[in-house]
Amino acid sequence: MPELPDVEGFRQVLSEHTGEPIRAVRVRDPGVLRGVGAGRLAAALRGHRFERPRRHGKWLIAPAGGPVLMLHFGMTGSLSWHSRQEPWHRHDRVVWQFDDGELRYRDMRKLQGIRLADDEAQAGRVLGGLGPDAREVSYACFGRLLSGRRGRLKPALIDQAFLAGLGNLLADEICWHAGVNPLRAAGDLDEAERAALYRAMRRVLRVSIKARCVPARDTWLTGARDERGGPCPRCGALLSRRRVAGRTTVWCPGCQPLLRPS
DNA sequence: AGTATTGTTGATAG
DNA sequence: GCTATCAACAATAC
Repeated sequence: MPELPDVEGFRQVLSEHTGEPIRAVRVRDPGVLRGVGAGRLAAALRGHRFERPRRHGKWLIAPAGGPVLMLHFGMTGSLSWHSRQEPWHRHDRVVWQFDDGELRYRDMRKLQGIRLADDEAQAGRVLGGLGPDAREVSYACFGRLLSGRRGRLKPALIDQAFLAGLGNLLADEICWHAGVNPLRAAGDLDEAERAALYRAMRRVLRVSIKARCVPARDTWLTGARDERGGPCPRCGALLSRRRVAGRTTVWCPGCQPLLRPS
């Protein structure tokens, strides 16, 4: 699941429980801890309170009165609030318990995980290699980034060091909305195409954040991409699919013509 | 059995 | 130095 919109939803869940003292940290599967043990994680957070959490790309960053909790949700992670009576799910890996309930980090595959930075400076170092957040980047910056990129558009959009927050679904959805082929050379796009991409990115992100995920609407590519041999929701043409940057990439050959192959 | 999966990283090649 | 591809990680679903 988690791309930028999903993580933004997890940030909202956490933000509803700031200011409450953390009574206990239960590590049910230390396999999701990165660079910190269960003991140190619990000791550093117990008695502390989460402050206003923020997000950069797909990272959720939660300062807790000194130490900074950093969560990445990989491909299947989530963060949700539960009553203490509700039985744990088998994939609940770490649980933060409060007086009136608990936050649960759930993750089936354990492709990413949880870090603990000692302070903001250390947290900043973890995020140091990321590009600007896709929700925050200005059009001027976005345009400069694309102009200076040598490879194809699709790999650029999902490269977190280039732009942080977009994943496979979002990148395809944005290209489809913009009418730009994901195989185009990023640096060859003209001003109108860059503008269309930026506007599509803003719109797709706004709607997806409201839905808390990239919605599988029948008027969006995401609602059609899983059906192999399915039609483009806009023009009815047979959707194309190909592996690009290691990920299945779907586009409409009619709406997103490949004029200048790269 | 074989394929696929919304993420990231490291090795390798061009 | 930059970029592309692939395998690996782990746990499912079809």
